[in-house]
Amino acid sequence: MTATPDARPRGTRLPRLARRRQLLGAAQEVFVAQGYHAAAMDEIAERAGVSKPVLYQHFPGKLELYLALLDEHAEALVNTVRDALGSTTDNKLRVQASMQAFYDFVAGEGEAYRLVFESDLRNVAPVRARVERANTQCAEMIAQVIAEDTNAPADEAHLLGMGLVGMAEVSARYWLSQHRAIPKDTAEKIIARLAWRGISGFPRTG
Amino acid sequence: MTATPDARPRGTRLPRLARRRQLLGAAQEVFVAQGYHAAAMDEIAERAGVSKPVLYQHFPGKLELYLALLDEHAEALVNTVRDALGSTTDNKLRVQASMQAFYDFVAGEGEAYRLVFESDLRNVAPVRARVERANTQCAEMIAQVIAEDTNAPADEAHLLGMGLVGMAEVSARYWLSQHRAIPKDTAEKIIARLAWRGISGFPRTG
DNA sequence: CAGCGAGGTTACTGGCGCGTAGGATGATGG
DNA sequence: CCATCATCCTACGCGCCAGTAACCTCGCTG
Repeated sequence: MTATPDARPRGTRLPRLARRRQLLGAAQEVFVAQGYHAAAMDEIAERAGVSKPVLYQHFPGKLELYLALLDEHAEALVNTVRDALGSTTDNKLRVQASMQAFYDFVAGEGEAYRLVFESDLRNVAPVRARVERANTQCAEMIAQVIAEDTNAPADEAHLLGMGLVGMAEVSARYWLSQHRAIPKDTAEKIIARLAWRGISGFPRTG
Repeated sequence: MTATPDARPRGTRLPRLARRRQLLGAAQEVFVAQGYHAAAMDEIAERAGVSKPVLYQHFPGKLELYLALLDEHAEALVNTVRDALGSTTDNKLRVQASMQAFYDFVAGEGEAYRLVFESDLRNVAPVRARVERANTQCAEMIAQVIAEDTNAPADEAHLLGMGLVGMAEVSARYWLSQHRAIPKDTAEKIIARLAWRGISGFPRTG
């Protein structure tokens, strides 16, 4: 039971924008560690070495603070996947790069992936919308490639895309939960192979 | 906006066990619809046509009530997958049956799958343990088959198992979110084909 | 060096919701 | 017809926490 990684030196004054960034950082730590519900605004403020009203001078409420972080990381995921798909036109390499994108995202600093993949609060509409949108966008980008290179109808391509997204997401979270027992690039390759064998030359055969 | 499916006739007396079952039913409706946090014990009681203390005569607290439901459905999932894997020794059919197991689970009465796949409250240890255990057991049973029929090492087989679980789970949830735009058996076959092509004859080639 | 504004603080309120104390009421056996 | 027990009710206590009111202080500017 080591003492909590103590709050920053209380009493330093910061310009508005720097303070905002710092608050977002503190909020991320707390939201990731505790989830939305168990996270107290008091604790976020304390971790930033500041009192609660300061938080409310930067964000209208707890939900908006959370949404700011969620938006940030949901967008990061989508961008990573987009970049992966755009990095080559060789579909086999595309699959490899896409899987790596998910593993990179999950391995990212501060376990921020939890905000997107393990949010409590999906029952609240704006949160649900954002989480689903991130997933859908990823699946859709993949479906796009599938639809272009096979004769699969759009519905089917979407379903396949979502299947691949699920494979990547869940396996990556599992890999991390095992504290990287398998080297990252090995895990990526195993899953990429599973995905590529599954998807390649999809139109013909059964 | 139709009126809520109103509470049962207030005032009927029930023997202990019947009441317990009814309370579990009411609780499931509310937890599924609202999630753990937004669900109020008052509302669960009201939906059962009963007052709150009755709830506390059957369950020591809100968490235990929730866990009772979670256990029930987590076990149901694991059993469905186990049966699917045991239903044949033809691996291709096994994959087909396993995918169907997930789609069946998700399509089950009352959207109970949400308790397992979309629980808010994963930040609470006993809940997290149960959800992870269900996932792990499914993945492990699949990994077992993979390890037996290929030369893949255990680590790798587990990762592959979890990849397939993720594929099934996420694609099934997506399929349902589209309100069954694709016929169930069609979706199952598409995903089963993706899985089977991915996993079959895994040892050799890349 | 006065005064003003950005940045920060303490201390409170108001509501919500879990859990409980204490009492009523219907069935069942003597 | 009376006692007894299980079942169920009304009504409240109490802690927690998001959000707010009112006040402070540093440092810059004229």
